[in-house]
Amino acid sequence: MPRDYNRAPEFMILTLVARPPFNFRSVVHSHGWYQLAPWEWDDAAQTLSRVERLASERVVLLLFRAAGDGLAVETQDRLTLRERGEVERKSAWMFALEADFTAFYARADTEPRLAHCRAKAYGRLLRSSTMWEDVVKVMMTTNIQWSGTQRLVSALVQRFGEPLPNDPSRRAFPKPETIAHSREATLRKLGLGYRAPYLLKLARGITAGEYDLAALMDPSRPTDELRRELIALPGIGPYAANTLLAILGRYDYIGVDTEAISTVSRHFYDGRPIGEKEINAVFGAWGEYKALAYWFWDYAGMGGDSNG
DNA sequence: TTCCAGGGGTAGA
DNA sequence: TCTACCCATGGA
Repeated sequence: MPRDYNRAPEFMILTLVARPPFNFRSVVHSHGWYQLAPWEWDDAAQTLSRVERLASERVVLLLFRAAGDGLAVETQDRLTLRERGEVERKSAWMFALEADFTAFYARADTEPRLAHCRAKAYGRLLRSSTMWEDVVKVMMTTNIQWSGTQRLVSALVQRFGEPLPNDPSRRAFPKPETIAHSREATLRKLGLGYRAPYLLKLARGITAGEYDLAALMDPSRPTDELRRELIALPGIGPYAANTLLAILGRYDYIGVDTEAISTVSRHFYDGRPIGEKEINAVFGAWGEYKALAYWFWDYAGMGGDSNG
């Protein structure tokens, strides 16, 4: 979508290689994140964009599109070498370009309800540029309907996010420091309700150096250690921790929420009331791929999309 | 109006 | 480790 800028745009296009198989659209639609600010999906153009604040304090618009078997990242500004490196690093993280699903596909091929995963390159879950953003977003999915999550995240971005210089209607995801300096009453007024003190404690804890969310991105750390660390965060319990582990590329635990319970109950237990135990009984055999099996299971039995 | 949502924290057993 | 209870807000 063309926008008016005061000066002639100096577009820069970065093309990033992904480990095959890779499917841009599959990553974008892997879960609901593309519907949350500052992400914006343009279905007609098949592009995903977001405002990103760089370490240099510069706020830029990033536009992502499919490029062959990889990813193209377009910016309207001329980046310094350092900024360009940051954009490449963050983009690779957000789209999990390096992720390797070879072993998962080998097993999925033997299960008719998962055999579509290889062809559609299912597995990658769209991530935010920082764990801070993903932790906040998962926190905003707790005990609330999806439309409410969209509203809360949008309110946080609009209220605390840094605006794009040439288009202040679009903003980056707020820094922890900005939230940390706000008040609980302000957050409650945005509609966060009882989540307000959790978010405030998280933001202030990060600012004080009490929590190091970036350390969760370390692939060499054991999953259970990360899980303990996640659950220790304010407002993050078993469901949120398991969901965040999947975002981190660790699929040993299923984020059991009311949606998971109703889906699994409907398809495996004839609609009768179940709990976490029954969900794990269904997918337990998938071991380190439990969350992938649950998430990309073809519940309709059509060999098509299982997620919206 | 009532119920409950892509749950978490806490107290008490 | 498990259960009961409370939590704010908005949608259905």
